[in-house]
Amino acid sequence: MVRVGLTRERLIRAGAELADEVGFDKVTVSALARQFDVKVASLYSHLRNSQELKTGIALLALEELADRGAAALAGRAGKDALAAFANVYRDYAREHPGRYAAAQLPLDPETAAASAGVRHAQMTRAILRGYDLTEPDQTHAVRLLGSVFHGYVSLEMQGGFSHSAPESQESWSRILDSLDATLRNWPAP
Amino acid sequence: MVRVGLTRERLIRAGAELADEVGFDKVTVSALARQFDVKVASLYSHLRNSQELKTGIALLALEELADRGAAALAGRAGKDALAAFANVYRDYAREHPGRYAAAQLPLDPETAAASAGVRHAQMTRAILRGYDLTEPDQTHAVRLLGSVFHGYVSLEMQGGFSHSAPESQESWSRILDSLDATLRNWPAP
DNA sequence: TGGATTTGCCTAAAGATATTAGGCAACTGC
DNA sequence: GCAGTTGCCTAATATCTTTAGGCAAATCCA
Repeated sequence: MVRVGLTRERLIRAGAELADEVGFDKVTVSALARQFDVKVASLYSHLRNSQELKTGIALLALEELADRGAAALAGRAGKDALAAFANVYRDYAREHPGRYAAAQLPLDPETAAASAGVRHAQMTRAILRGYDLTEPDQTHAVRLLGSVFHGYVSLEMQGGFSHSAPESQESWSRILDSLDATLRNWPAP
Repeated sequence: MVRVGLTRERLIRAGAELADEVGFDKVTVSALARQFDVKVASLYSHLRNSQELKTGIALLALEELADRGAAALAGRAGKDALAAFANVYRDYAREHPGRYAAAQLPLDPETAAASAGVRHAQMTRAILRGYDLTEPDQTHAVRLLGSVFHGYVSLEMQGGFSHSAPESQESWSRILDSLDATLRNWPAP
């Protein structure tokens, strides 16, 4: 009986890779056990249940996304920052579709509050420092940006914009242009 | 052995109701069989497999959403139409969270092309007739609106905007204002 | 170094879901 | 009222989740 060296950490990391390969919904405890050539029950020493695996992958994805976002924002401001940050989301979703899907997993409030989701909100606010918005408009704008980024990326991932002209990349650029214009010229109530 | 009168139609309708009650992801063939007090295998005369059930609920939701959208657009134009249409999405998601979740189910291309999703795109284009956009900007704008509506509603459904000021309703109104302004003043490339 | 303890993976088992095959009873049509 | 069709059933298999309890390998420590 050779010990493989299972770890909560390794399992979640392998789960994330599996998600990118076969889709987040196909990530199961059984599939993961197969990857490690180990019996299913063995994973339950490291994971409370399958929910913990899924949540773990979601939290990992949120961290990675936040790290990339922070790197993209460094040294940038204004529209430059806006576009760089937006591209982080889009690129991450394309590179890691399974992880991105995992990041959409609804988390219970405590888990969410302790997650990197908080950093996402802070970074979005940081971008808005390049524009002239004060509360509560800044919050409205945070919500707008979050909606557009998430909405566009998820529609694009589902193939919503493929096979029809113009290219999705073109729309993406023009939408970022329009968001920049909107933020520079945020309408009064 | 009393016959309950199962039908593909009835099953999908019951599945949609079940989705709104317990969540789309909890809608299973087994759960549905329980609802009708019938053995699981009996459903397989009416449904090819569980995928068909889920797809059926998705298509039903898309139809209902398109019908509501059409009703909302009748007799309206410009910002009025924009807001009415947007509210259809948001209200539908709140009234029928399970169905709304179902409407996000990725469909294979042929199914999607035959679905009410096509009407959604047409209606969005109809709204844009109230603004001065020509191709390809109109397509970019269609994609922007789709992203914002879907993005906002799904973030709101996941509780993203609750428990933090200002109220989500306020952000929603201001975002619709900003979209209207953006469309009236769409920036050149 | 060797024994005690902890820890990791295993076997076994039960419960839930999805799906298929084949059977009998209840409707339908005439 | 009979023949044929249809609808729901029993039975069986496969997969996934989860728990309980066991043995062996790693680790600790004298």
